[in-house]
Amino acid sequence: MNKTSLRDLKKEATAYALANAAFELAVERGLDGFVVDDVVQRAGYSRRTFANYFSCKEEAVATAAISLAGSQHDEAEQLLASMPKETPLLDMLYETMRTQFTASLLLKMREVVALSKKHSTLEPYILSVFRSLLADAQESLWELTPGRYPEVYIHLLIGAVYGAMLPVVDGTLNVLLPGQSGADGEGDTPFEEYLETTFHYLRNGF
Amino acid sequence: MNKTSLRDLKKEATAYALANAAFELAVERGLDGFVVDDVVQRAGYSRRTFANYFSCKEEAVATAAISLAGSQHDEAEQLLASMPKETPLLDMLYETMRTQFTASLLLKMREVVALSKKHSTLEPYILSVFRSLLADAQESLWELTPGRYPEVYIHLLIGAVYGAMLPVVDGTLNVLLPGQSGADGEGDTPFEEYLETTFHYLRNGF
DNA sequence: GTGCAATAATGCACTTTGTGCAAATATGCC
DNA sequence: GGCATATTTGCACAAAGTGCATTATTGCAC
Repeated sequence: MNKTSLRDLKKEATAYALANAAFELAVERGLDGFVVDDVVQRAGYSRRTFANYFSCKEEAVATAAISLAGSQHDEAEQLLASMPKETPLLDMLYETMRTQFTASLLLKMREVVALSKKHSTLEPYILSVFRSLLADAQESLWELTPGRYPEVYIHLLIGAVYGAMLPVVDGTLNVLLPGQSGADGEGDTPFEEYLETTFHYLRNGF
Repeated sequence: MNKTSLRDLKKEATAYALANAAFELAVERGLDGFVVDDVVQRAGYSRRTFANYFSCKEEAVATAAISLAGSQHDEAEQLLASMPKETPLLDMLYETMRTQFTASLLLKMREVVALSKKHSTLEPYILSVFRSLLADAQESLWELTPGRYPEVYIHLLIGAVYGAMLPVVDGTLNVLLPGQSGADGEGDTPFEEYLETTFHYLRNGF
């Protein structure tokens, strides 16, 4: 599925450059503070090329926001492949989440949350990109555990984890990043604890 | 939160008329088969007014698609309020899902899924509206069970259910509506069975 | 009912965006 | 190095988003 020809790498780089420029501008000036022309000028491409990759500003910003996680996908897949074949799916998933949701990723997500709160047009795209990310994870897990679980089981599990991570992403629940002090928010939950709690309930039931 | 003054009712009606016109056109001609002018012409409003209510076609279509569920929200709240105060949250949620996801709602969702598959620009808005729906449910449940559960518990539970319903909505999993024959799709899961399975895992753990 | 204040709907002008198509440019592979 | 293929670009035009001033409607008090 992942063609790594030079051509595709170049395409990826183009998309990345555009998305990143859009994301930077969004952080600097807010979603309304720039136009597509500003993005392509910064990234060094034409307006038409931008349209070839993204349907709108929001999509580009959302893509950039999650690209960090995307780049970790391969790494996560290797991790999963290196696990013993009999590892329970729940454990696999836990390790995946614990590994993928690094501090740097969560930091970037914080920025996204801030943007998302200010500009409601962004939210749908954030949700969508996040969703497709976990769809990828789902496919990986499905292929890694051939015949061991009913399809519905995997759907549910991935769905539950996705749902559990939603409040983290959309800002409903404030999580404390690894290594971050809890000074500013009393009610904040450390991310690791939240992950722990999540899987406790998933293992033992609600 | 719900002001029911005549003025607000009228506004709601306007939004509904516009959203519905958009939805109808989307079903009839596909998302690309009509423009905003067509929508406002059908609904009897001006293009400017449309812009006052929705940011784009997609948002209007998505809103209409879920409005049925929205109108059932009050009914669901009444149902919840009528339950014994000690009812476990899991049971409350199960009843809510079983009640809210009526055949007619699921039918409408089928149309949306079909649209969503054809036009990827629609998906983010569908997801978003669906998300906000369950956010409402979350708030209701939180208020109905004061102090009985930690906030994280409710977040997780709603999240899990949301995640479990996602494959149903986005078409990843084909569900069979209540009363619908399984002739066309062998692998289809009846919705009630899917709901049953979902809550079995949630109760007993994965 | 009548009038008044508040607010919704509209029209208009203008900027930004989206898209098809064809030309030009770059890329990979032999 | 040359060729087939894919990417990028420019151009032109249709569509969409937005601020502002204006008009029409609505709800409420009298």
